Amino acid sequence: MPLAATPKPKRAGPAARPKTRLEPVRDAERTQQAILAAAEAEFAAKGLAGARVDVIAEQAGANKRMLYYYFGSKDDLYLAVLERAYGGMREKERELNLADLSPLDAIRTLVEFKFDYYVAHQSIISLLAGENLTGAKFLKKSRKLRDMQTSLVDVIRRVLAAGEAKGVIRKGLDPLHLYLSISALGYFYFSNAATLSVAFGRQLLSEEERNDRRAHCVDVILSYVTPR
Amino acid sequence: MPLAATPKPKRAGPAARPKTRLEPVRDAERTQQAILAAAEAEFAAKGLAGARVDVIAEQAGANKRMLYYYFGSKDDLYLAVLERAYGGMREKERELNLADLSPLDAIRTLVEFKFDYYVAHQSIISLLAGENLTGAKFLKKSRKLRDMQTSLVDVIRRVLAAGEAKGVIRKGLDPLHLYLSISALGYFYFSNAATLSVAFGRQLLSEEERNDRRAHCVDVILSYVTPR
Amino acid sequence: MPLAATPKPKRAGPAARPKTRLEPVRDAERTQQAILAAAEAEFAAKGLAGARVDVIAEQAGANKRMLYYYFGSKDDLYLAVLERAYGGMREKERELNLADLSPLDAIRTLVEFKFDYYVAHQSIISLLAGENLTGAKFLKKSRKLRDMQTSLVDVIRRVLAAGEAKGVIRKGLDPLHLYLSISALGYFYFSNAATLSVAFGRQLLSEEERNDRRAHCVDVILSYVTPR
Amino acid sequence: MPLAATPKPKRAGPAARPKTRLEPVRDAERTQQAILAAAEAEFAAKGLAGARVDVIAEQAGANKRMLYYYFGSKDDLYLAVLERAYGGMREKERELNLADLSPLDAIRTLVEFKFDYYVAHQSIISLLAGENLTGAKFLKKSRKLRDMQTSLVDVIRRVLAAGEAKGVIRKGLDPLHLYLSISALGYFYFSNAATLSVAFGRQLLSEEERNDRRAHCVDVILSYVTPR
DNA sequence: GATGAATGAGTGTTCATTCAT
DNA sequence: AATGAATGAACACTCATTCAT
Repeated sequence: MPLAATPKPKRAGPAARPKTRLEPVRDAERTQQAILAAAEAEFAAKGLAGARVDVIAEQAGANKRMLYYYFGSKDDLYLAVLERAYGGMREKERELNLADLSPLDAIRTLVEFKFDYYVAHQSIISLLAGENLTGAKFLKKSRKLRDMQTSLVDVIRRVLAAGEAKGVIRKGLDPLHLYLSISALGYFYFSNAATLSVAFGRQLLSEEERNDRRAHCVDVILSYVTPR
Repeated sequence: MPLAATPKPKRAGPAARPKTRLEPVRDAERTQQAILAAAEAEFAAKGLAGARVDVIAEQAGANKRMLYYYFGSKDDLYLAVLERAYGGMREKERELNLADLSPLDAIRTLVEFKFDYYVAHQSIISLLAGENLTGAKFLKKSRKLRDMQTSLVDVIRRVLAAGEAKGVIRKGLDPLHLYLSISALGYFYFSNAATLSVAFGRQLLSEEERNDRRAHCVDVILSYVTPR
Repeated sequence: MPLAATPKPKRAGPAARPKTRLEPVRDAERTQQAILAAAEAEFAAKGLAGARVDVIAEQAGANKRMLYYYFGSKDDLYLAVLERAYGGMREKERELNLADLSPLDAIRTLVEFKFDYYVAHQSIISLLAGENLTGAKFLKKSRKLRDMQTSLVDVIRRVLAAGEAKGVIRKGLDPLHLYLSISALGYFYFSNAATLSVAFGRQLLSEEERNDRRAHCVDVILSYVTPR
Repeated sequence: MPLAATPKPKRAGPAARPKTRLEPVRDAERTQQAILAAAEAEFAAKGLAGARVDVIAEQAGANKRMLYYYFGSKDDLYLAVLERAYGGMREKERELNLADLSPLDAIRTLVEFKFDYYVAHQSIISLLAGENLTGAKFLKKSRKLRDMQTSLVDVIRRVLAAGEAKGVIRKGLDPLHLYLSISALGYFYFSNAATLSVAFGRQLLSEEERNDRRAHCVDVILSYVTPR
């Protein structure tokens, strides 16, 4: 008597799978990276609560058990993803070397960098949004990230000071608020693209729109920092 | 044709049980409002996936069943919350009557309104963030909200034109991008307060900081729109 | 602020229902009959477990509370439906007066009656099928129905005796088994029409098929009772 | 890129817990069969709507989750049960090889087979009854069963033709109607035993009664097919 | 290192039924 | 006689996680 149903096959591979089936992997590093990548996509798309461990495993082409073997739990995996993504961004910021540029170029570069980074790493937006929804519960928990505190504000402070000295930058600007505004202008456009597109009945993320927006952001910030 | 049963005598039990549990209300309107309020808090705090129907019911002081009675499903309730919150904001925007103010006052008023609205309605930030995480799935689904498309950009366009004519506003500004930037400056500060507070090891939402931020936002935008 | 959703409107009647809305009924007898009719349809279609009290009330155009007012419970309502349907059939059988006919005419009449009754009262089939699935739980419980025990077998016994005496009916026939076979031939065709239609890829209940089947049933039974 | 966690040490607890609960099996095939068997009993006894998933799991000695693991949903499990039961019956019919018997023996064998099959597989009766109550909703949905269309009617057609040729079977009989009547005589007796037992105040399913009934069915059909 | 089988505590949802008017 | 609001006990189903191999 034939059996009714077997558990839904995960990979629609060849029926009587031959000995080598894309490599039986057995490569710790690669498996972990595959899991991290799949997890980042899933967490970014659905948030921590909405993400499904099964989906991550499937997308990573790994057995669900491996996920626990390497990362301990869903929460721990989420933390690993967050640390990688957030740490990556902080690292790139540190590599900017704004101090080597003229003050106005430094500001412009920073604005453009922020904007471009979001273009290239959309998932960081979702991860950050998710984190903020829970009051940064995991960010707070991560020793790694807490120790990574940005020094960018100090860099900006020095840039502003140099600009003031040269008379190319307005006096009395607060480097933290400036940094927040630079971040805000880029972040919001991407983080809220979906609802804004509905609100304005217009596809905001087309390449053309994006270029307009980038130029606008630079314009706003430079207008602000330039003395009258 | 003979009928089955005669009405059974009711109320065999004790005449009146003690009035515990703050009255079972029995007021449709009030119950619905209580559910909506509790749901807004829960959805804002945990997101759609993370929110718990039981918690909403309990917080509303209502039986879980009533939630389904009035709203049909968790998703539908979420939509109702979203419509109320989002619609409320749009309505207040419409009531601003910016056209009655001088151009620069109108811009300043708008910046301050946006900022203050987020202060007074923190949950709209979380709801919007949640919506954007799912690609505005529910906002798109809501006929109510899709029909509510903001006309604020048109108002801004007229304000800008009037300002240009008077020479108090720079030429060639894009009203949509200006609106986005105004929104961004306020929104980001609140939406990302949690992660930013960790990143800068500093409590960003204190009243003092908030007032600074508000002034800064006005400053940035007015610097941008003012002709050189 | 407009309320989100109101409980799904049951009757899509006029928007601002005028004072008279089809009669506010207030007629006990009519309400009860409407409930019984709606309940019969629902129970026949879905069975006792599958039937929904809300659906019955809605179909009857009555408030759900009325259903409990008149019938006590879902089970009691089901019993009332069963008693009415089953009792109706037994009553019609009693009115057949087979004894007034010639023996062979009596048999033929009975076969045709059984068949035709099922045509006209499809729901009795479903109700009986449902009852049998639960081991006749409710039929057993009904004093009314237990006292209604058929005397039809006795009538058949006398018909067979008369026929034997005249030599037009085979000797030694068992009236109970004959009755069962007569019932079976008609009942099965209707009770299993759905699965049979699938099994034979052919719509069995068309009027033409039904007439063929009716003639066949008569043929089978008369062949059986006729002496060789 | 640094990796998050190293595999946590497992098995901190006591080495081996006592083997209660009849072994957790861990045999996919056996678990599935156990679930199918328990499900068949539960669905036959209560119908699809009345059946309880918890009961099935418990009777199968399996975790409720496994039921979904292997079969997807209650409906899918029901379908699997139906396919197995219905398919099993069709298979046995196919194995009858009626063509190898003399025409009258073939007919007699078929009547007896149908009757005996219902005796041995009472649940098929309930399952069919349930299916018919819903208009064969699931039977229709099953590709497996739709492709299993009985060829038995063709076999009967050939038997009748052979019998006619030999003069031992009456001319002009319809094989489909004959098959329906053969099925009906057996099926009805079992499907309606519960209500009939009440109606006649007599236990119909005793072994003695059953043997009488079996002989009666053969008698009715043979009387019908035999030429006068 | 890797896998399929198994689990228990929820989670959203449904339903018959009762309360207050 | 009639009704809308309210309830609690299930119910099907899901999910992160662990066991045995």
